Amino acid sequence: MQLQDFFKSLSDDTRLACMLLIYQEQELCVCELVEALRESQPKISRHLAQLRTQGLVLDRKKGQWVFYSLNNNLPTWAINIIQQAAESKPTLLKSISKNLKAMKSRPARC
Amino acid sequence: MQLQDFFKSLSDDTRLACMLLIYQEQELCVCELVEALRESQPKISRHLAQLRTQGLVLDRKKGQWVFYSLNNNLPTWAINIIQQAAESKPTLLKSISKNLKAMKSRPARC
DNA sequence: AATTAATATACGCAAAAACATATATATGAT
DNA sequence: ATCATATATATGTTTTTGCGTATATTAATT
Repeated sequence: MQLQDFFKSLSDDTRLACMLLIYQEQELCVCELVEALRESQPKISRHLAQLRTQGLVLDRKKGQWVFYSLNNNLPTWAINIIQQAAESKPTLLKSISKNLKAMKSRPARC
Repeated sequence: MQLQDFFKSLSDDTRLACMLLIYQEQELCVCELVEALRESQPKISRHLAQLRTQGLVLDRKKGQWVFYSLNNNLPTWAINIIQQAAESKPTLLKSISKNLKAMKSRPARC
């Protein structure tokens, strides 16, 4: 993975928030991210597809849901950067976590 | 500074290389970066102006030269990310450092 | 004063990115 | 079979980004 592509992936509001929340929650489906970020479903899907194409996240289908998680093959420097990003944005993370927790009928993990 | 803007600043080849080399060398003038990166002067100037506007670098005039250095007021997370980036790109850094060292008549620091 | 060197910026254009909306696909429930 | 839900993608458009070239500015030199 090219470093500048990694940075480009994180340079968009929506993708950055997705990454940080997935990093914190381990695994999230599209509708959970839609709810947490208060963005349209196609928008979230599009950005997740981009993150997947770039190798930042993995997807797993379960029934009608698709769960996204961090790609566990990311190099250490990438994980460290995501970690730093998460630490630098406690307020944003709290805010979207709150939306997530307020969501009812979240799909069960496997 | 917004995190996503920070990432956007680093998402371009030229700006990323400038940042990494400035980080390594403490302070560089435009013509040194032009030489090290083998890019046109307006291109380097434009990207440096952007980095300055975003608060990532500071500039200092000395005679006909303008020296750029890391903004020492950057938050810790930003420094850490730059550090990680530098560590993940040893080959790139070596290559452009080599060009820099091969440059003759580099301007004296203050 | 004219010239050279270093740097910055303006302009027009091309490529890339992001968006909203509409639609397709697939699964599960009735 | 029909319907509802979750997700993905296509399309057309607007916005943003980056570039080359030309030009402006400032400082040093002759």
